[in-house]
Amino acid sequence: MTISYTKDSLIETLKQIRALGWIENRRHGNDGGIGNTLEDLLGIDENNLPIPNAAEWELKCQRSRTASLTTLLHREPSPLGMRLVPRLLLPKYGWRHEKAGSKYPDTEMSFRQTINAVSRTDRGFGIRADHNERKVIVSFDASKVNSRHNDWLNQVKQKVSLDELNPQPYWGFDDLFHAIGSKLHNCFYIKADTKKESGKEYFHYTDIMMLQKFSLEKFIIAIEQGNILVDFDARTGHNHGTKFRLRQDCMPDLYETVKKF
DNA sequence: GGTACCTGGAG
DNA sequence: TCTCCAGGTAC
Repeated sequence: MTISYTKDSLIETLKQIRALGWIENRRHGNDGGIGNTLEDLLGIDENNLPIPNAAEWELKCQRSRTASLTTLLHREPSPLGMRLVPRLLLPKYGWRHEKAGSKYPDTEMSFRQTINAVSRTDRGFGIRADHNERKVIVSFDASKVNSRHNDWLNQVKQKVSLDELNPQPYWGFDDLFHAIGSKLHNCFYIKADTKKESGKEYFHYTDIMMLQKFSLEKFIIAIEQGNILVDFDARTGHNHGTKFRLRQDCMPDLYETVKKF
């Protein structure tokens, strides 16, 4: 059972929650506690912001001081049927997982890369936005690999080649916009201060922002500015999926209309 | 049960 | 900041 809100009543309730000050984390040991606790206070279910006649509202919650990137959505790269993460990137460009032979089987491989459009990772990966093809394209440049990865680079050379990825994984602009637009078209974005006392964690929900009209143009600009990153997150036994992630404080940059309360 | 999604963080 | 990583669910 969930409570229904209008936009205005939700804003008023969020203001009241802000006025409560420090609130104990209701989901100890859960990284999502900051969001779950707010959902408990609002009396709503996870991933369900029930505002009648206002479809497509997302509640997004984040700690004020965190180095973490905000995950916008998950999407495996195209062509989807080729399953390029488990079939190409992980086996050919992956490395031995640091816990292979202990937590995981001896053969466990890892491919974790957080890549952007303005610089290469130290393993030579990057993305670029191609406006003619209307795609975000993944690229590998062996000449940009840091010498600390020489052994790994030699393995890549033996297993595949040092040339550009073939095929290059990509996401179509329009596919991305549909996926992200249907999820984040409109968003209540809440930030909270955190503190720990006597082993208990507390939240103070301080910033209330209403973000409206997600913009594809602004999304692509954020990619080109390096403020949105693509995060590969696969090991042999579990592909956690490929994420589009946002640098801290860039969320309002993606919307046409920003209102603070 | 496999795959693609979800929530994220530590050093 | 970047590198590398976690436990989950929906279908």
